[in-house]
Amino acid sequence: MLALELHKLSPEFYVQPTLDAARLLLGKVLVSGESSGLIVETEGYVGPDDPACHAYVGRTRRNQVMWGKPGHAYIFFTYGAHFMLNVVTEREDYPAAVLIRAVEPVLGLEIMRQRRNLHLLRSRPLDRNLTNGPGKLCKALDIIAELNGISLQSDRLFIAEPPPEIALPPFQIIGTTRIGITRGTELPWRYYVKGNRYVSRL
DNA sequence: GGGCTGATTTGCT
DNA sequence: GCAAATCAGCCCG
Repeated sequence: MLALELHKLSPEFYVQPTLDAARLLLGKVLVSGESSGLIVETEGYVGPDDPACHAYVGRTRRNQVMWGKPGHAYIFFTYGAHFMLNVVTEREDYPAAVLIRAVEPVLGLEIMRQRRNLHLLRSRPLDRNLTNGPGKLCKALDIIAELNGISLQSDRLFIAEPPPEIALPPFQIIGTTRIGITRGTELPWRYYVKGNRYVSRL
């Protein structure tokens, strides 16, 4: 099984500044159970002074994981319909995280199509539609509320250095403003792999 | 290919 | 009450 060959990112990786982590996570492989994908788009949400960060309003039950230890998954529900996956960064008691916005599917394509209900569409869907958005990738990879707060050293959900046979070719990183927010819109804290088909939008 | 709408949780005003 | 780190289905053309 692929998971056994992978080298998980160390707990120390997540301690570094959030925007550094956001850039370095591009090209890494996100593994959730039997499904996995290469991270191609991220956003940083950085601390209590970032108006777009959930922790801007202080600690709540919903955002408490962000204030906890780095290297854990902050998963929240929004728009009454979708889950989003973040990885907590920096030190404990400083609320910061990287939102995973898109991945390129690697393993488990068929189960991803089933979870996304794309296997029964008439016009054959492009597989780029499986995981090219934060809500879509959570659905495709079965990332659910029960995993909120889980350690990324766990075998159920983790991030690893991709082995050469699945790694992206060398890429450039594009930085832009973040998507889907109304405050902090001027901050260029979104990053994506230039030219990758699975980026949610340009 | 674009615009509108519903899904229906969480937390603030 | 309503806006939110969204998406799919529908309408229209």
